[in-house]
Amino acid sequence: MAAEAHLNWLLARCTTFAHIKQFHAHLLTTGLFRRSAPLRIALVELCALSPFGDLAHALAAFRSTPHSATTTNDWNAAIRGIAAGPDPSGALGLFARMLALSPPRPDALTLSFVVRAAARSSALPATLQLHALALRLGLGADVRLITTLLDAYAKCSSPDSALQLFDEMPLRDIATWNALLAGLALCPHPHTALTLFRRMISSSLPDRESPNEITIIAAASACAQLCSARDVDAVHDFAQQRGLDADVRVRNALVDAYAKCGALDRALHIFRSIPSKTLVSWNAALMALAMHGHGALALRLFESEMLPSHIAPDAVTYLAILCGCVHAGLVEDGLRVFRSMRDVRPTAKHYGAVVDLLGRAGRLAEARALVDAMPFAPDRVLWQTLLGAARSHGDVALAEHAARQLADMGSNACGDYVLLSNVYAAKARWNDVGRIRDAMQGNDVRKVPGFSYTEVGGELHRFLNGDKEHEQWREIYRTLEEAEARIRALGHVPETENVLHDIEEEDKERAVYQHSEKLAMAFGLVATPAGSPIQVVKNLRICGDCHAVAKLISRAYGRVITVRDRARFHRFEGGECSCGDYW
DNA sequence: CATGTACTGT
Repeated sequence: MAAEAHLNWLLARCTTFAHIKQFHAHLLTTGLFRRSAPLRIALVELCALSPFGDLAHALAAFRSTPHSATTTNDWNAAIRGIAAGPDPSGALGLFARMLALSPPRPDALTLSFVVRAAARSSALPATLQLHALALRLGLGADVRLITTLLDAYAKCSSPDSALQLFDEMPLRDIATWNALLAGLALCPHPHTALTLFRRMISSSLPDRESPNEITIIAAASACAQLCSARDVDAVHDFAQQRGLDADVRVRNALVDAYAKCGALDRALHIFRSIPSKTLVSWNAALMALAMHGHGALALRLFESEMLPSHIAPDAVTYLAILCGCVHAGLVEDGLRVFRSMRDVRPTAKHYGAVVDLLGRAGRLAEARALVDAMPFAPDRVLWQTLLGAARSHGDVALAEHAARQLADMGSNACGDYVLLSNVYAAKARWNDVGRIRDAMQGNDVRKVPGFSYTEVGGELHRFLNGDKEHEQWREIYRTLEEAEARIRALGHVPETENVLHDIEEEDKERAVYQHSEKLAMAFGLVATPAGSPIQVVKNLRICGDCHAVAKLISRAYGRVITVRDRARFHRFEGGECSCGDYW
């Protein structure tokens, strides 16, 4: 029908919500809304999925479709819209209604959108049920649907189910491999993910399964998690061999991966090599600089290069810059950037960064005033940030206020108690210290175990605090004792202030001396040749004593030590750290 | 129709 073809052409050119509404009105007045399922469905999809659309409006249009005219594809469009939206779990409910009303019957497409909703809401029971339903409907050989299911299992933290599905598939394509690769990295089994990647590049797969750009992006992300620059090199080399490295998304992922593996120079080199940088390219480079403590460089890149190139910054851009200012102690610059935000409305995350910025600098009154003036309710992390600042600067009243807020919010984190206790201990208020200790014993305190790992000879060696699981633990502890003696000779006094003051001083020293990052460093001294660099990854932030120890070991043993903690990089060399002791 | 890069704080 010529009119329908014209209307399709017109619909593809809608660029505002007003266009959509006008189009919707036209379909209604001409009766086409009821008569032409393809036009109606295209309208609902555009309205539900496009950035200028409106999901509620799309769903209203779907509901206004007369029941007799509603097809499977109408349901598919509505379910797809919800699955891609802010509350994907709603798609499961709509699907249940569809099953109850059937006909129309669900098809592979319906299932695939519902599975995506289950994946996005990490709903394992729903995923299992949908898997069973897919088999019952005879859709077990649909590669796309099974790939979506595989992805859902991975996103529901069930890597074994994802692997099993993969192994049982008679036919796969590259998206299947990629879903497994990315899923393993997510689970988080980045090491297994890289093993899979090596299998992919060493076997000669048919064209349909040949690695593509997304393979590279997913593999780079696994390397980033592992903190293994050598593996990024291998991924990069492979991408170059296959001509997959011209893609800007691939280069963005490599910038991010190299930066997260400590190779800032290589990250920036690739960033410079990108001919048409996207917003993500700039954000990755800014975050790389921030993570390595180069806040001033991040600011300069933003102000002197990104803004003049007419790339509009987004929320992530500002987070990267604020984060760079936090790590570099650039209080005034950070405040200036924060106040300059016009095009992007600051979110709770931006406020959090600025509160941290002020708090670390000791400007506690301003930090608290900003919290009070925030257009959001402060979350736990924000109060933890303030509590940490109060501890660093010995502000009992603020610490108590923050701790009370945290308690009211049901937070039971070990760190909250320790910080508050430290504030009292610093003022010799031992009764209060005892009160906190009793509260900790009375409540069910949640503690995130700290761990560190280091890679030696392609093997990951993982340590917990006080860990004796490693087969070379005796040697590791002996080396640690020897290092302790050497750095005491250099004037080191153990910093035990981060340990709860309920044990003897000697025990506190032992507690910090067995921190996982020290064990990993000691293992590095044991297992790598003299003079070679040591790289440690820690899941939490490095503690003050470990930081001081790392500096002195770098000097006493002539080693460059890199520690990536959960927030940033520390590079220790010749007794100094790249963070300048501000972190 | 499926797979993917940038995201404050403990």
